[in-house]
Amino acid sequence: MRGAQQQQPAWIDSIQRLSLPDQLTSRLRQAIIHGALPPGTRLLENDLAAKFSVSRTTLREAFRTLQMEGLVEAQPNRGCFVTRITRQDLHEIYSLRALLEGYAVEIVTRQASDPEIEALEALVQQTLAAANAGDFARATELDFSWHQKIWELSNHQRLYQILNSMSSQIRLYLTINAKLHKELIESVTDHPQIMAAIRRRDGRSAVPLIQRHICEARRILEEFALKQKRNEA
Amino acid sequence: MRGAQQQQPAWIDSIQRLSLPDQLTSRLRQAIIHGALPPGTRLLENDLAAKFSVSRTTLREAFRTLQMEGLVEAQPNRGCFVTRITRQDLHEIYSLRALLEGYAVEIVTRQASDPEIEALEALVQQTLAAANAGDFARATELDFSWHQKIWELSNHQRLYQILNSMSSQIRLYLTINAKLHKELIESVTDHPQIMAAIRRRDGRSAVPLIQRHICEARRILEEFALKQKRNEA
DNA sequence: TATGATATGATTGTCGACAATTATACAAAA
DNA sequence: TTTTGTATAATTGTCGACAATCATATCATA
Repeated sequence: MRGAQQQQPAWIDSIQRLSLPDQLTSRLRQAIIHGALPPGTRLLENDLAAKFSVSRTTLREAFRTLQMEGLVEAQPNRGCFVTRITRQDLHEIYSLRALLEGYAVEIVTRQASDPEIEALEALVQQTLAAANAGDFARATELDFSWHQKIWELSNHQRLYQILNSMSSQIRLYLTINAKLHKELIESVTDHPQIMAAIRRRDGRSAVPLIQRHICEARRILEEFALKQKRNEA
Repeated sequence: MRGAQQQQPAWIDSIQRLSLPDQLTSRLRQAIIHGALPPGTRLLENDLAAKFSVSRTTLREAFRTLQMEGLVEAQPNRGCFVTRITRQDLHEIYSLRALLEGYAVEIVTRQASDPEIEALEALVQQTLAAANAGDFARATELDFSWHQKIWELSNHQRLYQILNSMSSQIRLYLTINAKLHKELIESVTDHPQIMAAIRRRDGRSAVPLIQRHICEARRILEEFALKQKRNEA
């Protein structure tokens, strides 16, 4: 939940040994986010432990972490399953995200350095290029990186952590319907406008812009969810 | 991170068996929050496992959860320690809390039922009574319950969960200086005013009021932290 | 004295084994 | 046919043991 990052002279970047459970957590998180383990999948401990050549103890520690991140749900004595994101979940996630990412943008417009903002700008350009080239998978990745970079630049560990884990859950929802990627990517056309406001250090404009951007994404997802529900019936 | 609460007929409330690690997590959380294991304490696995009559495996699972909640920090190959809350942490926590609890209040003014709001009111009265009686420990508990009840009434799992875990971290900070309880409790005089706005369903007033209330608490804590720092020097 | 090497003990990391629980298959009875 | 009971297999829950790592004490050397 909170990185153990002490204030140290910047030129000391301690080598980090990642524990086995932590490595495993990353691998599993990636597998889940990228759809290799789609929502609803039952995570059999024996199978997975064998696949990754670790003991079940190690695996179960990774499960605990992923559970706290909301990517995995545990049923007592029945095992773990990849979380299914519901409409209620989407509502919760997007309402919080609008609030929190708005706050992140406000901090960035005040505190980020010019080079940092240029790095953001670069990501936007790359995203647009990928989208124009029709490479939606890559565009989606870059889209997420841009948002993530904003959270990172807010220099607020908790804010970053919360937004990050919620975005993982969104990606979880996207895996089950690849079509959504294309629809969502269309809204990257909002990014340049938001960037412009950030470069002007104009929080009054940037914050509502990104909040509207997020609400638009939410609208697309909910519309899709409704359409899907009608198909079921 | 997310309760696995399916929509079911309300009269079915499934009996819940709490797993050993989950029970242990609760016990440890309480011990930490109430200062039985003060910040900085090293959590030796053998000792604790013996004290609670569980295996180290079980204990370590509880550690993982508490780590994600920010109550415990792990140092690789060196063990777990009860988190020390820094001034930076307080800054992060209170900035987010003002934002999120404001949102919670806004939801409550819109959605809570009258009886639910009366329950809130009752908590305020109890808190004031305890404070007037000089029972600051009890007053603090009730103070927290009031805030917690607001988060709960927002009917927003993620909002609740985040605010709850941040409030645990605040309590962690309070354990190391009992004097703060008394100073903080003085601001319960804000509660009735906030309650009045909530009863009027007046979000426009209630939200800024609670945000100011939270910022005031933050001011008290930071002032204390500064004073403490000066004493060190 | 200060530094570095070495041995020893304490503690965490990882594992495989067994116990407890749940799922499945199949037979018996209504 | 549906329900109920029972045996079996599959899976999760918990544990103690061993390996790897780290902390401490001791001693040799500059």
